[in-house]
Amino acid sequence: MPKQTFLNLEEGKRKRITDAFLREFAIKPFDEASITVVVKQLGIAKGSVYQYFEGKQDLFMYLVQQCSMVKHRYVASVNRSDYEDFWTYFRALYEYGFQFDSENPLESHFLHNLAENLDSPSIKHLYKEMLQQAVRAFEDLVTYEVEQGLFRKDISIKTMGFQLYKAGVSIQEYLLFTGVINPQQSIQKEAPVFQGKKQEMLQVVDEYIQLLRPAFNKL
Amino acid sequence: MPKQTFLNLEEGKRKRITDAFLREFAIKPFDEASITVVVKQLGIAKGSVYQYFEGKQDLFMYLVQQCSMVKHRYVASVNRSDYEDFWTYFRALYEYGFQFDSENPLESHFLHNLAENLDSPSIKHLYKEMLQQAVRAFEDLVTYEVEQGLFRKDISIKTMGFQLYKAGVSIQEYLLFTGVINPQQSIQKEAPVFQGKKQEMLQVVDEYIQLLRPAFNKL
DNA sequence: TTGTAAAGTGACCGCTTAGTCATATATTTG
DNA sequence: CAAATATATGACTAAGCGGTCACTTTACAA
Repeated sequence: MPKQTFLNLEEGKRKRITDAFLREFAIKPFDEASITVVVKQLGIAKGSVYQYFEGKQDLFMYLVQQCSMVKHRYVASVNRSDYEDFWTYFRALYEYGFQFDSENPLESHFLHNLAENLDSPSIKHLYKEMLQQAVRAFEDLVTYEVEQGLFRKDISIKTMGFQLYKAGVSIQEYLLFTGVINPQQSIQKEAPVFQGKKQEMLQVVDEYIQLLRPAFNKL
Repeated sequence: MPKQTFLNLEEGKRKRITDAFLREFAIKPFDEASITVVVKQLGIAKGSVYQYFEGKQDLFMYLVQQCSMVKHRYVASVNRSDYEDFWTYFRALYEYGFQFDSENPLESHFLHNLAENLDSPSIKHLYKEMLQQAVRAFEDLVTYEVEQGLFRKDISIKTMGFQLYKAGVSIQEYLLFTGVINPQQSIQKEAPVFQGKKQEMLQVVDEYIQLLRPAFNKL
């Protein structure tokens, strides 16, 4: 998606540019994120951006893809088969999420803002696509548990998958709501979202698990 | 909040103007909703809007207030004490929500888009305020149930309240995700969000209740 | 009918945006 | 060195926005 010109760039410069745009898109919805502002910060010409990318959407999709790739490396290292119980697996996902966050704060911030970002009318189509992908992943998790006889059978996979996905989102929003995390502030300090908040975060995860287990588990 | 001039307007005109803005804010985030576009639709001068309201935010808050008021009349007519079980009460809230929707489609659409609307940076402060208000209402519901010995005591009120609030939002999003409702389409036809979808909507509510009851209820 | 107050107007201001393109500079190749 | 290619530039376009204000029209009371 980026043009060859961008890929030919010296890595340092490429990273400087990527990071600056991550910062911008991490704090503004797509339609309000300004290329003009970022190029001024970077001290490069606006024309350059259009040498690197086809346009704003192309640039944005590149950022999504990059961040997803990085995060996926962390999530994929957690295997359901290493855990007896679904919820310890679920918890482990958050622990590796924390790892991802502390090692890639910028990418983490960007992904944190992604949902709000995608609300912009110009990219509503992207939103549906990505939501579907995410929900499907959770449906797969649920399907497996049902097949193993661990999750209830009397609720449709679709509903359970969706609700589990939403529960995950909910946890983030709860941490935000209660002020445990403060992305707006963290990003200014270039600090990870969860810096120094691992225990508090996991406590919330544990409470959510305690709440949701009887909803999903058989019996 | 609106100026006296607006309140002095003949009711028909006042309604025409209010409705046009409801339509605009029902399909766009705050920062992208355009006063210029609406006045062209209405065939009035832009200056008039500024005779009626202090500015865009003032206008927006008026819309929020109006719609909330109308919806509140429906919700307030449901009393917890008329129901033995919390979840039948919860279900009744959706039935009256359906009523509100079919009798006030425009207001319903506006409120449906409110969450996305509030994502705009210019009114982030309003968002926090309204979220807090909504969550507090749900916390109150939970508190009552806990006191009655009907909800579990081992999860904090805050967590349960927040999750219950989120579950409510989730139901709307699920209906959207599965394509049962299609606000974008309904609003063009001036049709209620849930037109002809009452049964499907209540089915989803019922399934959610079935899923969540063991999470919240004691034992 | 005249005078006053309320309501309505739209050109205009200052600002911002994504995107373009002719030109200039660097870098690589022959 | 020279020619060719790749990269960088920033003034410019066309469009959008919220908001203002000097002005006109309407409504009504004296």
